[in-house]
Amino acid sequence: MARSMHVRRPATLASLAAELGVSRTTVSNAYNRPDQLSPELRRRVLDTARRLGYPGPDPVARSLRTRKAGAVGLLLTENLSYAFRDPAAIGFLEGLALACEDAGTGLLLVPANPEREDVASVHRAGVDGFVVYSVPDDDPHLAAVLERPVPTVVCDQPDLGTVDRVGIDDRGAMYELARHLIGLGHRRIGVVCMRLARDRNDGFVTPDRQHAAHFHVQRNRLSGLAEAFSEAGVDWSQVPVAERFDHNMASGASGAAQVLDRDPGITALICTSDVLALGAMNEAARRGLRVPHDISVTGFDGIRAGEEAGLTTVRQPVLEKGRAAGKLLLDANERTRPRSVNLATELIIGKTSAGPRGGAEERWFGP
Amino acid sequence: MARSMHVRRPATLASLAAELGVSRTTVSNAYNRPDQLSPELRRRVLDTARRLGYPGPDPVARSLRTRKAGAVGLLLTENLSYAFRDPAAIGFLEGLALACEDAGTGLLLVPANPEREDVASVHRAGVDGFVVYSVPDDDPHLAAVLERPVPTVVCDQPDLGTVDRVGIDDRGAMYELARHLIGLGHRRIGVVCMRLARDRNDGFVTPDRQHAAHFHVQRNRLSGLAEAFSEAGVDWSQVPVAERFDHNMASGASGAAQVLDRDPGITALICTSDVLALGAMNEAARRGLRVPHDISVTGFDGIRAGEEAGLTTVRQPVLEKGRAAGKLLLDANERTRPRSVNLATELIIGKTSAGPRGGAEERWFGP
DNA sequence: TGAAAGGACCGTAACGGTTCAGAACCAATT
DNA sequence: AATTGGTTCTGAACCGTTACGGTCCTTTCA
Repeated sequence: MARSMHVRRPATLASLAAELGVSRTTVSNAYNRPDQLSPELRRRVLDTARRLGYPGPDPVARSLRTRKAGAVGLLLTENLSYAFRDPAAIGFLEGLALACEDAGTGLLLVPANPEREDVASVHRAGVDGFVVYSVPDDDPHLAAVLERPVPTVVCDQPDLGTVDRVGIDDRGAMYELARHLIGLGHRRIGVVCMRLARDRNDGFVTPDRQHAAHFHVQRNRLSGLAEAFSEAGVDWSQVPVAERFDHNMASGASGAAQVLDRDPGITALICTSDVLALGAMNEAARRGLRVPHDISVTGFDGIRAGEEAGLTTVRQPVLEKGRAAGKLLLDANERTRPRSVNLATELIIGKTSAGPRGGAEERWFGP
Repeated sequence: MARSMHVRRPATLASLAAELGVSRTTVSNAYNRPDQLSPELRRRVLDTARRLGYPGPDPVARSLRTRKAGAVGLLLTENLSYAFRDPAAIGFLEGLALACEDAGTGLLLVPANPEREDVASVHRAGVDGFVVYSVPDDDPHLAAVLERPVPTVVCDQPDLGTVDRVGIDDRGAMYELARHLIGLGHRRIGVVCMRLARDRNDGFVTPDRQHAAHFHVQRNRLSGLAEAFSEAGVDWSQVPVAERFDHNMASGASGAAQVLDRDPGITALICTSDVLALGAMNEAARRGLRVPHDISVTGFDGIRAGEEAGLTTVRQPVLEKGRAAGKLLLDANERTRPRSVNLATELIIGKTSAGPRGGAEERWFGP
């Protein structure tokens, strides 16, 4: 009702002051510093405000003057809705939201369509800082963020040296997982990984592409695998690595299928995420392969659904990652150098990994 | 590096214009309307900007001038992180995020701690509109939103008549579900519902409290149940209704326990959400009750986990709800009257509901 | 050759606040 | 009577931009 009554010029702090015959300062104080004026006058100001339909100081104008937006921006280069499909991303969001809430700060999800090169949304975002979560390191949106004169925290990204960073030791964690499989006797393996760059490549990964991957996380996980298996005498360049652009169980299944078609003799299928691993297990089942009897399957992340399936994986503290990113950003004072936080991971030995059945022999004669 | 070089007064559009010897308008045009100046000058402007470390027009100042924030606010009165735990809320968020993304608009999660009555965060939010999702109808944050002179869409809230609304027919859907159970022969039932008001009440619900519930959704679902069962001759005031403040499986379990302790003879346990229902099923199992052989259990929402469990429930299009809310908000033009959208629901008969075993007799003699 | 058209750029006036250094006033202290 | 201290309110500067309505100069065309 009040909404439709004052169709004329909306009231402003100035017009309210004029109406009351006081200064703008006084009206401002009525809202922001009640102790700066007498209670009676304050009441009169607030009453008149209500009568005139003045909704209180304009947030944008206030932000301009105070140089505080009261919000942090989150950049994730994906269809924004992707974040709400991926369990790990949801965990990260939750942690970040917690940190923001504690600080009474808003969280602005910045739309950054990876298809378009349109970085205007980054320029338009009125925020006090940015969190950048798992975008390719050559992403133009990331570049745009870095040019904004506000503190920034990158997460699951390479250390840029200039801004704060939160992450885990993807390489080391995957190395450890690989050591587990190697210890079990696996030498003939296949890999399914997430997208390595901005272009879609649903197929095998060349060594070049692997090396030049623009997604820090994937690059490091693969590199951890390569190191461990090379040390164990496996020729990494011969290991089939299937890449999938979309991150869902269907991709895991089709990636597993592609790898198994290429080399039906593999004894372990290593996936760079739990979601992919769960899909891979479906595909294994479809082919009549028993896990882990006929083939071992491993994941990465430690999501709930994987846990329920008894998946062997690396658990990473996704919620803590979000929270740490938020905290880092929100207390970004003038320190000497950017901070870099590595959170601990944990290798979870589930029931999807075991020694290779027919492989005992090969261990002695194989490559 | 560039980040730390210009510690002096940061460059502004005006200082850049002064440096170049052109007007501020021209610099502005260089960024916003390339066709309004010659390519050479534009290049010169942009180059000088880079040299001076000018990051482009300030988003807040621009917002003030253009009266566009490029973002919509989302209010959900809960620990903000709750939204990322509840599958239905996640679906809603995803839909809303999709709509925002399509429009190139940001989505600002407004921190609204239900504990504090602090509505400052609502006042501080620089947004072009609000979406309010499932908050109690007497929530001060909601009141604060309604006083802001921006378009608003409420979702899962009563129709205020003054702003757009998106929802489902909670009452009718639950009525239909109740009819299903009644048709199976159930007369002795128990209910577990989500919080009905802002105060914590983990216990049975009085008829008064039920009637005065401040959560529109819960009020209507209960009312649908009451109507159906009253029609079937059940004295609704005697039906045990356990309320739980927290919305998780543990609450479902403890609510179920409370109801079953009160009346071990119930043949059906109706929960107002799938999450609660899944918890209730755990409790039933703990007590050695087979579902649906010994007791029927029903939910509401149609979440994935419920589907996998074969839960009898009402499926509601949560993603569509979010998307619809976003669309409504983003094309809020000057229309005659506020719009109200009801989305369709679907009764899902799963394998958690069946006829009561020992109840056939009671149907004839019972109340 | 004169008029009309069009491109390139500019000056001014908002946009709606916050902040800080005082001014004005009054009561209490020296 | 002069000084001090406290409360209450004011004036003016400033935050960084874009909208609006020009001006000026060069072309184009009859």
